[in-house]
Amino acid sequence: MLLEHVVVKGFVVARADFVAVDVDLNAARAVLHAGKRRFAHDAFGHEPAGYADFGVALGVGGEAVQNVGRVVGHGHFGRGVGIHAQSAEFTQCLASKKFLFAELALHAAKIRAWPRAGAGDCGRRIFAALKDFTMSDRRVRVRFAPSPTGPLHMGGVRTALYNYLFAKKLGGDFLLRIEDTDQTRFVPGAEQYIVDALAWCGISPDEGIGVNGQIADHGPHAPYRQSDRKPMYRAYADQLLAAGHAYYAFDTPEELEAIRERAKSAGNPNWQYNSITRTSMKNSLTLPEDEVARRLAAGEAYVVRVKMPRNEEVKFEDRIRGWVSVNTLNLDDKVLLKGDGMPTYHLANVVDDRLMEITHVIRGEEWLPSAPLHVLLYRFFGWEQPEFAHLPLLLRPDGNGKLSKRDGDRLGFPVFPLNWANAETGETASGYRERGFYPEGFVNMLAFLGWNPGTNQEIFSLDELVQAFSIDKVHKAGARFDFEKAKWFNQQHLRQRSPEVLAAEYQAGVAEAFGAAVDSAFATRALSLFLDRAEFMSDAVQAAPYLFAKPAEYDAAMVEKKWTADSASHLRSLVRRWAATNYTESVLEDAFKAFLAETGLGFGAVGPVVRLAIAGTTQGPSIFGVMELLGRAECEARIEKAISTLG
RNA sequence: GGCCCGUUCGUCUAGCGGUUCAGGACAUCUCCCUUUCACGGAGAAGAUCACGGGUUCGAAUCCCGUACGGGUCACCA
Repeated sequence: MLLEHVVVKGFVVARADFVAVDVDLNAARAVLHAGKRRFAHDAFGHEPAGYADFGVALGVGGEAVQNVGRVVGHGHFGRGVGIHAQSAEFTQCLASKKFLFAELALHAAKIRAWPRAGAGDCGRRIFAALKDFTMSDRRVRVRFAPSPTGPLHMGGVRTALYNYLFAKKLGGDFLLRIEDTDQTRFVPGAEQYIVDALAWCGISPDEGIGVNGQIADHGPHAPYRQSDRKPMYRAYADQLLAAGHAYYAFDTPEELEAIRERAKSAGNPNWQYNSITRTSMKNSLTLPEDEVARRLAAGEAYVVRVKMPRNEEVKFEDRIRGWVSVNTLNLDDKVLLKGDGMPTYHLANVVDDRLMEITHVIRGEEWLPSAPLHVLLYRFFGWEQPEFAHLPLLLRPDGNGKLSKRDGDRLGFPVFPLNWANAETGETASGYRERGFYPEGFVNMLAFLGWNPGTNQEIFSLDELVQAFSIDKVHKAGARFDFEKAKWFNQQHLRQRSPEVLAAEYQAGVAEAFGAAVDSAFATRALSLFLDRAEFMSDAVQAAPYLFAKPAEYDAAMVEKKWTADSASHLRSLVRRWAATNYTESVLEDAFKAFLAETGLGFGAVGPVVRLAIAGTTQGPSIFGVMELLGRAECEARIEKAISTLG
């Protein structure tokens, strides 16, 4: 996959013993100036080996290659990649084992391919591609790990969707894990809601909770609910404790709050339990050993905190954002194990991802600030870290900020996939499903909030999304949601449905809305009239209550405008004329036109009157089509009623 | 406030150093079709690529700074 990808992109295949890529811009410039612009790459070696026609020089010697021995393989491999890098990214990548592995894999294929190595970004893409390759012998496993604190909102669904698409695209597994380590925030029904919402969307977990839409553990790593995994975490906290990467802290929540309060009034709005302040707190770092032992033995409450290194740069490569770097000076000694023996998200998430063999952590951007802590935890445990991808946020259409659960229906559109009845307030937050959205439309719309296939195609089924999806095409910036476009997506999916399915949906809709039973032939005919003006099936149903009952009233404004003293006689003439014909759309219309021709009346003088009589309104599809649907007897009765009502 | 992330038409976005004084979609407007309303078709308008420097023969694209926006700073996730 990698090789194909690389070649397709117009990358150059080399067969030199060494591939030397030099990001020295002066060298690149020389090539460019020599007029080799067609594939002008600023990749360069010191002994051009016949590829200069393509503006790429590959060498078997020189400084760049010496770098190979020094930086990459220490000469062990005989072949390697030399990158004379100006950017820290390159060196960083080179230093990683993953990269070496990738290079060896490429050797095995006897092909080495390089894109133009521009400074920075391009290099990042090479390595992203290489990583896919190195990971290829390992099954991709991703997870969606919501906390059951209420209904899942659309941002959460999108995160689940991207995880799912990523996994399915690469033939991997998608797991659903419930992160309920905060027992105080437990909301009844939330877990069921999450499972139902994903099931409705067609995002089916391969493992974990919610497989086949069932709330049950399913898979080799059960249980998948963190509260059920509680006993497992202790040992990992102990491991960190033993290694000196964590410590016991006995400060009570009240004491901590008091300190924060004091700090705030002293002008420090953000007191942190960190490498500096921990020295004056009550913990196993400051207290004498015997006292710590005594407190523990006495069953005194404590938490386990991570011992954050003092001044260290933590770097990791985010699949969407590139290299992210944070100094531990800015990180605090986060609680790992809480007073109730439950792990915090940070510990649980890292341990579970490891245990469940998660290869890629794809989650919302709100987790970016704590990602360095997670990276550090992997390091402390001595585990290989998964790849990270932090998704851009979904922004509210009004004002600023991320779309949140609290936004409810305030914004004029649903923020939840399904209706949610709040047990406490008794209020119901509306969902896309109940609003009339198809899961296909909803999912399609969600997929395009922050991602784009790079083509002009916008309408995708879930399976097509899987095929087209690439995490590298996920946009970096937050996406403001637009309900108008969401409706358009649904409309497109509405039109893609088969006539049979639509007819069945129409029948169901009519039964629900009007208590009327219609056969599928009627439904098909009605749909041919009303589907064009619908974004949702409910539009098609609601557009024509008059198909199921005589108009209760007539549009007053239009009556005023169109109904004249002659209207009744015109209608009677038409009824007589139609009495002799078949009651089908085209015949009715032809007869109507003949009537106009004979009387010299304009369409505008009689047409609206017919509409009024039949439908009570002057808007809608061909009135003759509606009449055909209604049938002769019904239409004649309606016309009579209109005449007697309106005169 | 500290730290981190981001910034292309009103909105979602394409764009990965040169065929782009920036392409598509939604929304808006106009015309055609339809003597209704839609659908459909054609077209218009809409972005000095946040701003300022720099690198380069050449920058929306690379680098730096500024501004603005967002996220995050709990024994929440």
